[in-house]
Amino acid sequence: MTNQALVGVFAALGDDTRWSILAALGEGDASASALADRLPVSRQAIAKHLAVLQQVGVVEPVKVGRELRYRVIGAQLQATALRLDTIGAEWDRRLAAIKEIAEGL
Amino acid sequence: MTNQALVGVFAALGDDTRWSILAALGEGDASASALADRLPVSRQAIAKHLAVLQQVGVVEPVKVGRELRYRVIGAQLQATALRLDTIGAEWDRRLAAIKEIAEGL
DNA sequence: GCTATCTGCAACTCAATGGTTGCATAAGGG
DNA sequence: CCCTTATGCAACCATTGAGTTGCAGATAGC
Repeated sequence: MTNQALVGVFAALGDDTRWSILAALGEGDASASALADRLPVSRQAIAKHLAVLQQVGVVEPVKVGRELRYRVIGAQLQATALRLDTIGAEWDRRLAAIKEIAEGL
Repeated sequence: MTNQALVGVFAALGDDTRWSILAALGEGDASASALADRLPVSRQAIAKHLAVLQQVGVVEPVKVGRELRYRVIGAQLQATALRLDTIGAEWDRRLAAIKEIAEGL
């Protein structure tokens, strides 16, 4: 996963409606139409959100009959989390190093 | 950290310029003015980004003389990462459970 | 104390995006 | 086979947000 892709995932996850969609998908795979029944936004709006989520690899489409359901890819969320954790740890490591230097070790 | 705050952090991290700022802060704490010298955006734009980052707790201000430097809080990044990992793991756990059911265990 | 510099506030522009409605198209199932 | 239902595409609107410039105010240091 490139850095650019990482930022893309964060941008995709930085929207309330998309989290509503993800939450709804937690109940099981669903199509844009099905999600539109449960959420207070139009099917087209949901379709756009799903396209965004799919593009960053958080969700993937599954054809079932004539409907196109979407499934959340937990592994992608975890991969993103791992990257973020590593970055955060790096910063703390640096802080600790600076502290040691400051303390004259 | 509330769910709302979590989404806020993602939104804050979903911007290239803000990552440029974070990267620059990796070289050491710096003020908006100092950052404006290194990055191709105005001081005011950077100040706005820093305000966003501060609001979600990714960065904190440190007064040094008459300048206001900013420091990255790695722990906040790690806390966010942990939340995201947990969510991702939950999804995979559910998928595994469904798979087991499907396989007639 | 003066001055240079750093911060803060306000107004403005422009592009991106979340949302809508409307229509066209495709394809499953009775 | 037809009708129902699901998806796809396009145009459009409103809001947000990233970026800018300009000016005012505070303050550290010489």
